[in-house]
Amino acid sequence: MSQSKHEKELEQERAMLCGCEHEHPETVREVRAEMPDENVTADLSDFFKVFGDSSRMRILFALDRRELCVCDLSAALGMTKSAVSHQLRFLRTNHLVASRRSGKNIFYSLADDHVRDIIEIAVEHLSEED
Amino acid sequence: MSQSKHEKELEQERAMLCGCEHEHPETVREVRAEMPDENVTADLSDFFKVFGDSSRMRILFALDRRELCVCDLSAALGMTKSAVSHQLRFLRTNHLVASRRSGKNIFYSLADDHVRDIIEIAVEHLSEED
DNA sequence: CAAACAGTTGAGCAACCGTTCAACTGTTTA
DNA sequence: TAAACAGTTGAACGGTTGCTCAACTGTTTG
Repeated sequence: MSQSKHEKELEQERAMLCGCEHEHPETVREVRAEMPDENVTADLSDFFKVFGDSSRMRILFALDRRELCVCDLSAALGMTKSAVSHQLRFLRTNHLVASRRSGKNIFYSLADDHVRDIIEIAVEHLSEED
Repeated sequence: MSQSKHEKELEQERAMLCGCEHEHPETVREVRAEMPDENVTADLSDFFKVFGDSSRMRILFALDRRELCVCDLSAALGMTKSAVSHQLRFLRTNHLVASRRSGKNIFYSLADDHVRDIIEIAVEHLSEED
């Protein structure tokens, strides 16, 4: 019974959004059924959001070969320490960089090889579309 | 001469951003030298920006197995046709989807296998961090 | 302990972004 | 040709985001 109620809601929602109740209803139903959970797609897009900023991207490239302290990062990238620190927090939260204190300095490094893999594929994709 | 001028600018810029002239100047110089061109990092982050929105991510998942018209997409995802259309334009511009008109409908499909590769790695990454 | 330095943090601001809304193009059908 | 439908587009609004600034924590050094 909650089943049929759900079906009814789907119908209503479908009708609400476009006049396509008569179009390809089975297709719509199938796509809905196969779609991953909304949490999954949200987590995925949140993950990619991290790469979707050129400052963060440049930080990741800078950390690709060696660990760097915030100070050197900011000097190398031409950003203030504050701006770098904000972005590093973002990257840390998303488990993309790791930090280590050494005296007054805090050194950051890449935490994950997936970063390199993902960027590699992106480079490949971009090199094909020119 | 323009060489030494450039060096001088670097010194100044470094000093401007943090008090680290005395810290690891060679490291900073090396990182600067190895950094990819600013255009490259900008293109990369622009590319990832496309994946950094849950609506676009859901559209990509919906298109993973079959082509769909805008109407069915909007019904399946619970978005207005207008919102879907705006996002499809974004995806089209970035060469991630292709479109084909058939009568009144315009069918969209994934344009590139890199999409699947990238999402796969992201899923892997996320499944490791729990 | 005080001064200096490395880094973090929160508030605030400006730019950006995704959605809605309404008007539009283009195709089909009567 | 007029009506109906699929899809696109641009303006506008509201939320998000990245940076700046200033105040803060924590470490080292004199």
